[in-house]
Amino acid sequence: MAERKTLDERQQMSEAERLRHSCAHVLATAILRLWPDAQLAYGPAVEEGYYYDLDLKHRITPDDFPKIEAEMKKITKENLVFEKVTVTREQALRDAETGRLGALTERPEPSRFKLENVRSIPEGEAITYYKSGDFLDLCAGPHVMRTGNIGAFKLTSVASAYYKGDEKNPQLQRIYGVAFKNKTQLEEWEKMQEEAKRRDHRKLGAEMGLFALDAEYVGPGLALWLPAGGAIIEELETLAKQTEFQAGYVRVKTPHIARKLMYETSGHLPYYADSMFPPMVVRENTTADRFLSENIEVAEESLTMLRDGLVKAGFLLSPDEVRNNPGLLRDALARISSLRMEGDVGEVIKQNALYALQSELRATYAGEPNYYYLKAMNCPHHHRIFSAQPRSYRDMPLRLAEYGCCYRYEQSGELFGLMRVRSLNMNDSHIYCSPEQFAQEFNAVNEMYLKYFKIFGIEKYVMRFSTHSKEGLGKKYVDQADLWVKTEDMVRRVLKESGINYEEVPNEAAFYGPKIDVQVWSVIGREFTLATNQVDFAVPGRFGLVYRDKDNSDKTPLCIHRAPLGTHERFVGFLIEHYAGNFPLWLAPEQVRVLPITQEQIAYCEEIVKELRGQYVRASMEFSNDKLQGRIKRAEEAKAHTMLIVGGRDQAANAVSVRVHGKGDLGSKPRAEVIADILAAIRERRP
RNA sequence: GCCGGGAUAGCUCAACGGUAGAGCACCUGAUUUGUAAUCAGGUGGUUGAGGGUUCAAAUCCCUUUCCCGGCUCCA
Repeated sequence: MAERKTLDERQQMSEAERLRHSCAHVLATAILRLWPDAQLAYGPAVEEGYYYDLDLKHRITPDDFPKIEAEMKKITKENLVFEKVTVTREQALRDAETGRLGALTERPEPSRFKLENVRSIPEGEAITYYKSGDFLDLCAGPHVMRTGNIGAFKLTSVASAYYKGDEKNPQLQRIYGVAFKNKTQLEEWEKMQEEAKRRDHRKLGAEMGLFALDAEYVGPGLALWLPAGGAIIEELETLAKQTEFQAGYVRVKTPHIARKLMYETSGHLPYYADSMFPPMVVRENTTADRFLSENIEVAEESLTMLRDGLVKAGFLLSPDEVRNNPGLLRDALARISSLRMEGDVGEVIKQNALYALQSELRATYAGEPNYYYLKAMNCPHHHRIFSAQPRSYRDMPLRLAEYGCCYRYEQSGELFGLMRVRSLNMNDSHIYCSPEQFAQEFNAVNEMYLKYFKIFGIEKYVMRFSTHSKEGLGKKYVDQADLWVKTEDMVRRVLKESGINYEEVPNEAAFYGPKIDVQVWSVIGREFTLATNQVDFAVPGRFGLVYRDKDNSDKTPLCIHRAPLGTHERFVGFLIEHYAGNFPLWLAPEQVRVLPITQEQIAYCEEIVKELRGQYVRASMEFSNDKLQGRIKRAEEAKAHTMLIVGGRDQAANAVSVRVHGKGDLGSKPRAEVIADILAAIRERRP
């Protein structure tokens, strides 16, 4: 549940929000006319429209929408006035008790959510109703004047939502809708929805052959990059590698798994075990394991001897004797293997004895198995790289960079195309520095973000500065109160001094320190955390990382975790929607498609392709039985960035006709000039 | 993980208790083309999986996997 809004804040609702919120009341009225016993909870305006949460025995499905919408239509036609009524607390409680609140009439059952809402209103705050026709709702408003002001609306979906957003509360039915001043705006919205569907990265990703999600064989949330998508991530990696190289980073490479000790040390296991894949249990091939697997039948048989006490010697062998001469025990067991137990009792004894023997052998020889975890983050591996060599203050700042593949066990219901996956290729780096170097390093990271945003034309973004909360210390956050405050001050200062636009969000930090998340919006309105930049004052200490300072003392470095391009998965997902699949030349999976008009030009076209590919341009020639128009249509549909069309006239003039995806025919130009321009556009990463 | 809705050819969809079909894609052939669809033919399916009801199941029922819309979560 969001923070309770003050009355003043509520009054600041925009015109559109007032309209949406009013439509929520109209929706509620319609529901009550159809199902008078509905228990209403909340009906706020949200970014796109509005919803109303309610509890109702009847399960509302989209099939009910026409019926509800028809009723809503009647209500807007009735043009009811939204009338504000101020009441006393006692009156409000009474109306909730009699079921009148959030209803059309008094009802046998109290309006239980409204009752709770009344009770949660702070003493002294005015309590108001809004009344439209018979519908009376506890509501701070504001509203439009009349229901008739709502010119157009539509119910969009029905879902469930936890009461007050708490997983432990029961789920209510939530009906979503949109509302507009007039029909034209509704139509515009519908058009936008169509456009959004068209741009959906899942749809474009399949159409363009960028990636595949093979849940059956690979697993849900584990993306396969197809060659076209692979081309994009190669470009992104090149961009990152070049940028990081120039910024003084060094590249490392680490395995995808690590032993349990790693994550016990990092603190991830206690804090984030749930979002890691369960461990692989690896039992090394010890003497006891080998023995058991080779002699399991003999061992079983031999247990009969326990009862008869015949071959105690087999168990009295010392571990060393067995280890040095496994044949001894085997022989002993073999000798008594002819003995057999009869009946149920014998079977039970045998089973117990087998278990005892196995445990004994395991405890003696095998010890604890090894647990390996798929890494959910790269930092621990990088910390171990830090400690793999002695470090001096002269080495600092040390910027270790890697495109590391991490695995996170996201909840099944959370997976979403490429945006939320279980294997992530992170544009990761850890910067180890001294407190004195921190401001400059942190600033440089932020600058790098801005540089990237410019390349991709990302204009709308917010840096969210997430800080800790005192209550979370020792639970959600490492229990080092003074370091939290100190580090957060440090970050805040850098942000203020650099003049970067940011907003502070309490109680959202990483467990080891404050972080900055970069929120962006794709053109179709989807919001993402694209990149992240975190300060870690805790984990380097847990790993005992130190560098030798000028004064010959060992100091623990600060660590900045940063991932300006986030993960390949989310970033490419974002880019697909951002560009609607129409990537700039440098990113386009298919950069150049050369189309000879007749067979006569094939040799000439092959030469052009060869020249382009020699310069690492993703170019190919396409000649088929189709007419030119058809081939152009297919090239456009495939979103090939640049088409070079070559007919007899072009070849005679050593020229090519250029057509750019979405821009149409640009005319015939000298071949050398065209190729030079293509190379320049790629090199400069022109938008 | 929770609530709800889905899953038919590579893609978009049809058949809604009675012989699984169309367009595009793909393959073959003809056509050699000047800027968003040349023509003809052909291949393609255990209807997500498993069970049940029925003379008969893509269709009805149950289980399960996955996907979608939300919620919760998100280092």
